[in-house]
Amino acid sequence: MTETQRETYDPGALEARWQAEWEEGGINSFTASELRSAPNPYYNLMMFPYPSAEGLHVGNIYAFTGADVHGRFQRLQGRDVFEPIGFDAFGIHSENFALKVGTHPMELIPRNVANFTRQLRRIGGMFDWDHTVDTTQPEYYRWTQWLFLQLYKGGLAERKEAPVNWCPSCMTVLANEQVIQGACERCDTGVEQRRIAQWFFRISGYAERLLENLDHIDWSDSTKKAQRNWIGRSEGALLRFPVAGSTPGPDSPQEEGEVVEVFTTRPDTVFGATYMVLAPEHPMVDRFTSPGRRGEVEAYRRRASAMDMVTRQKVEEKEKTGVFTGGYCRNPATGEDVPVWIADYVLMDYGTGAIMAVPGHDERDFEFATAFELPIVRVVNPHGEEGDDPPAEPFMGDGTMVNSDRFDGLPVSEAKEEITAWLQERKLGEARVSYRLHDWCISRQRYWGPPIPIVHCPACGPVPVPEEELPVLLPRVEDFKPDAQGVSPLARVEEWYRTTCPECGEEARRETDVSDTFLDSAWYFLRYPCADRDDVAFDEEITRKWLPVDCYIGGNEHAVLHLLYARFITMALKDLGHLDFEEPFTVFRAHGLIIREGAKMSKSKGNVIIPDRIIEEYGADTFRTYLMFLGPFEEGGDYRDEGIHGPYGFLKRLWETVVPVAELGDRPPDPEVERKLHQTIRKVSEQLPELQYNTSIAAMMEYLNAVRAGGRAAARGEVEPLVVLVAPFAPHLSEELWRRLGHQGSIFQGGNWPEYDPAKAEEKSATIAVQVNGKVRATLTAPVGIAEEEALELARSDENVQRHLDGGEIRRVIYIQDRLLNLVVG
RNA sequence: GCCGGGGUGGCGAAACGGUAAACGCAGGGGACUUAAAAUCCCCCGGGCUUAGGCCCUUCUGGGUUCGAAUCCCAGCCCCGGCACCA
Repeated sequence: MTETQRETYDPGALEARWQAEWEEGGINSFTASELRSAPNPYYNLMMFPYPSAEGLHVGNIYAFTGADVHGRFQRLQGRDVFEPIGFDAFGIHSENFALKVGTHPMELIPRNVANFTRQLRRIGGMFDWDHTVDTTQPEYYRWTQWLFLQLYKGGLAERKEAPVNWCPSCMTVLANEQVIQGACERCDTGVEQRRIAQWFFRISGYAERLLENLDHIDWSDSTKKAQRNWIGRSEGALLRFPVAGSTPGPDSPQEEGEVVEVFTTRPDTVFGATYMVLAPEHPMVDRFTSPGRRGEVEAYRRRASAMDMVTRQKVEEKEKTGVFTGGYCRNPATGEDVPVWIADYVLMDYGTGAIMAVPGHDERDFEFATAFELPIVRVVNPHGEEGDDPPAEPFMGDGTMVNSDRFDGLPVSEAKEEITAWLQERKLGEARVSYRLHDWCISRQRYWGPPIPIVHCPACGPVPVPEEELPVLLPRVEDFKPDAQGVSPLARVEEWYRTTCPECGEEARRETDVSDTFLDSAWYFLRYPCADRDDVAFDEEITRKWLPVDCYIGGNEHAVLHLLYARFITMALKDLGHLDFEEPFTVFRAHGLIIREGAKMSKSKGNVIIPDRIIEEYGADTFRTYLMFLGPFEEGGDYRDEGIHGPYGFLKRLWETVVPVAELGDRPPDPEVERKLHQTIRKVSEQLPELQYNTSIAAMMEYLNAVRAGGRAAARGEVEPLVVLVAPFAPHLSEELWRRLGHQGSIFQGGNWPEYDPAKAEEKSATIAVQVNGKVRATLTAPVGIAEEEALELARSDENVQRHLDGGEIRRVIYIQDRLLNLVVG
């Protein structure tokens, strides 16, 4: 045994050495001038983590490794890859946890961040630690506040009293996105409605643009679909139902009488609208309520507002409820009076908060009408059917109009247009597009966030804090518990909120709400390259050079929250003249989910993977490689504890194969092995950009097996390129082997990705499957490019093929070059 | 209910419409060892067969095709998201 053979693969020591070398050499970080001058910039972004007390979980590591593999691959191909990481540390998660353990978040968060940083370094990501962000640092949130002011000045932020989702347990307002089936996404408590003055960003005005741009960006399909659904565009009409008894004139109903506006996607069915329903919160409910019904109406409204969202979760089982107001409107098509009800199945949030009910052609209205014995009228017949009797089931399909006066006989699609036009002429309606997307409520009645930089002045109203006075520091407050009344903790800190008006100098009061965490993360990618700048949020020149982000990788759980807000903020900043692009992420890829032994991981099940322990035992390279080997990156995979032996053995064998080569000198590569090498280079080079990591690793394993087949020793030319192919997955090991092969510096400097040579990859002989009537009866080995006749000749001489031909006539021959020959016999 | 993604060996998974199961885990056998580890070699979907080989097998049922895991239709099941959105 020689000394070199005894030197074993020791990932712990090797990885520590290389991490130190990267650090000292600044291999992964850019200086300010490098950022300006990089010839071939590539911005590789991953979703920054929320630094929990538990430390990085495998899901984080999986995502970061997948993104890092991509970044390293780009770098090996000669790109100047900027790969930053940071911490999304504001918000209710941190705050609730701090409350639970009784430690102030200002102490807790830095501790968690330090631990995360340690772990992030340990997994060997190519992070630029000189350009990191922590959203809770004044140096960062100063610019979050600046961003708010830009939107405010641009008219995109407004304060309005609005019904909001209120979680009585977390004691805070929730965004619609944070309400899951009527319950708080965090604590599962039923969500109530409250009216509070809130700050909103007018994202709904961007709905169409946010929707349209989806056609032009290279994002995971599932993510785009989710955004489309969330935006929820629907075409229809706004129809006006005059209030009965208010004597509307035919020309200008609004002037002479009141109207109720409804949004419908089925204006064609207006002749079948036999009643109306307002949301319980609708402002006109009082107007309709007759004295005799007031008590009932009031009771219903109270009940609805208390349990609104909660009861709505059980749509299926729930019986429709509602109350007649005693009032009537006139159907603008039939001229008949229809009763006005209120019911919680109509949402104040959507459309106009009021509907025309067409029980004949809408399931919900049908159910309601049946329950309360309201009239049902047929206005659409299925194609080929005739009749004008009330349908026994609501009919939503296509058909022809009936009971609709002069529109009878028209198909639904035409009736939609003509009836809308007809009502429009009489100013009783117009075509309208409606969106599900609401304005973004950014106010939070909590402590752990950036104070919204506004001063409320009794004389001047809301006044923005002058930019030069930013940041508005979040004060250290010991008692930061949320308040049951929905008053922000900061509202209890008088010495903090008492201030003077920036405009008139009179005594005034600071806004005591803080902003939503999603605002912090809606722009962080702009900050990274300029994280060292304290004079601007982001530098114009640097931004033009590095953005938009070339590739963004993250979880699809953020498909509609973070990703939509980031797009909106980018568009808004463009409109306000701060950016020259409007889509922040050129490419977005959603990664899959890791499960363990076939089951979802959760703390309660006690089956979470503890990364530190695995890395300690096998090394970061093995852990990374295994995670990427589990399954297709975009689909996720099943982490089985024993499976890690595969990738570990692979890296170990790679070490054992390459180390002797480095020390024992050279000889020419074996031609067969070299062929396989170039085939492998091709596969890996093609698959890595597609994030097909698992099959890339498989190809490399297959190749290493070929190199080592029968215990043969490798030649340098056989393994040196493999060391580079492996580098994105196992960067430390590759660095070490690269150095031992005699190279100076880092493998990641200088575009070392191997060139694929098609000539060398070419096979000399092909294995051709011979089928008789579609069943394989023989395989033959023949020179590549063999002609059909020759292949046929060879096939015929095969005994087994002959037997199956059995003297029958060959009716047809299908020949696929170098692959397959199918003989069809009759 | 709607929108995504899936159903392939004991397991994780591969397969431009062209030899299903590459790669890996687990398992079995062998070589080398005093022994173990490491390493290397072989086997490893099911059923037949003396051999040569044959039949079956990608959730189910139909279809298109010379040929289907792959395309089309219908259905079942699992995972994720949304959900009275008018």
